[in-house]
Amino acid sequence: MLELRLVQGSLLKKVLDAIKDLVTDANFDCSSTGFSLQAMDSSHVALVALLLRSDGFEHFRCDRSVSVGMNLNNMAKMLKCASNDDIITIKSDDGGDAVTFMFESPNQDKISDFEMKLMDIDSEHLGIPEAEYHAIVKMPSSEFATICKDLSTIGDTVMISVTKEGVRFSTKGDIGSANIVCRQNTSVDKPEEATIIEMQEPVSLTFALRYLNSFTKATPLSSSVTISLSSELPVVVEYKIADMGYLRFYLAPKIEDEGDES
Amino acid sequence: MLELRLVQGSLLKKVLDAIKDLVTDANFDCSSTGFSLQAMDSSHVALVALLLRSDGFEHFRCDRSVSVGMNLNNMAKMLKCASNDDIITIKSDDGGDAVTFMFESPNQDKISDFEMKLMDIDSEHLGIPEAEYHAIVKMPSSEFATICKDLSTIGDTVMISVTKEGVRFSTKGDIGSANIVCRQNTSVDKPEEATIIEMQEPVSLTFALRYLNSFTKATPLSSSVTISLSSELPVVVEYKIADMGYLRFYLAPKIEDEGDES
DNA sequence: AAAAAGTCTG
DNA sequence: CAGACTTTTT
Repeated sequence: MLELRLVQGSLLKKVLDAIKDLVTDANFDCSSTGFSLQAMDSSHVALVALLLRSDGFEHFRCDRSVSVGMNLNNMAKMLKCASNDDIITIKSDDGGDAVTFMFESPNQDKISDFEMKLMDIDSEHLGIPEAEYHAIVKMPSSEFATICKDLSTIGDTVMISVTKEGVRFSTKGDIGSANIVCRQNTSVDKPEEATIIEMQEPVSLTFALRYLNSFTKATPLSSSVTISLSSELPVVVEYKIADMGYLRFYLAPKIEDEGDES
Repeated sequence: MLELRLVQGSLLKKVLDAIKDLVTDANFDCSSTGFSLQAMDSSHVALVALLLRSDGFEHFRCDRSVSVGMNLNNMAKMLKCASNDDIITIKSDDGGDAVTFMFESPNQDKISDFEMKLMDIDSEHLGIPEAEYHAIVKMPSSEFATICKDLSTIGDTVMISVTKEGVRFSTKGDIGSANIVCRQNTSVDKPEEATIIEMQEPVSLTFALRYLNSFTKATPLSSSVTISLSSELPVVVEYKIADMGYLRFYLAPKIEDEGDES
């Protein structure tokens, strides 16, 4: 028996909007710790990791650890039927082949329940090693989204270079090239507007903008984003989910001086 | 001679936006009582009935009862040329083959007139019998629109069931099923936000969501909608037009246990 | 890909 | 209030 009650239902809606274009089907893993998901994108290039800790739910009942496979597009469709101020409850019977999403309006006048068939999904559960990162950049998520969108009008890849001066995003394409440099800046009104660069050593890596632009679908989840970089390692783009956990995206860098294999 | 002067011209614009997708050509019937229309939709499944009483017009002259046939898409096009705060006057000479729409800006700075050719339209004028309804649900029109839209992402038809507990909208489709229950609720700030259920006996009927979604195009006309249900009878979905009349839609229920013939 | 809805700005 | 634009939906 599974019964998870989330007062801020809009969080779950935003999570699904953020990942449904990247991953079509995935297993949600539920244990007493929380509700989590780990899945490769359909082209097996990027990895998505979601964690919603149990203490972020108003009510969290999970009798035994289970893995429930869902089609994320269908799940997103159903969640779209919840209002942003609805309370969402996820229910599933052990051994059952369906999950129920219940939406309660704040004043309890309208109660909806949507039932969805579960799927059997093979998933290689990859252990993601905790790594030391050469550089960690924290910046406003909307600014990161704008940079990725702007640069993709010029080129297909972005080189992210972190130095003491700041973080540089550069691209090159048929029509020209572009560089956007963001300096560290902590003297802002609100902490979420800050740009903070923690650098152990300079690092410079190149990524496909197509994937980064997918990741920025998570922008509504958090006003800031953290980008962790180490040479040879996949970048981690993390959106914190207030009081509950995170949505992280992993993407391997392109090897320099190599053409696009797409 | 026909001359109808409507100060709140935006009402007529909204009426045409609401029905032009359902009905292509129709006769408007004008008598000393008012301005009305009754027409089947192009697939002859739904019926539209409009009434604008003469006393809602600033000036209402109709020497003898006439029926003027118009192409509603063309009429809507012309009305779109009126500003929302314009005064609209409809004029037509007896025996003439055209109608004139005159738009006056509130400060009289701009006066437009648009002339449109009339059409000869055969119309079976159906007498709609006043019926007793087993259940009458009044609810916010925007909520009804949202429910119909949400459910149509899951299925093609909706079963509307009224019990003492409230009104239930249910559907079933390939990806799952859904139920939305709205309870009676009169303790709201504004009367138009109330949900009121008058039930003589429980009733449960199934309708094609495609048509209900067309009906909800009338949502801008009124903040609440009234849904009248009786077994075996067409549902009536009514949007009151303040101080003037109503726009009603009639739709026959689907016979239960029958597959979609679409 | 086209249409419709919503949002924003002038 | 309207036009344009963006965003979403079919």
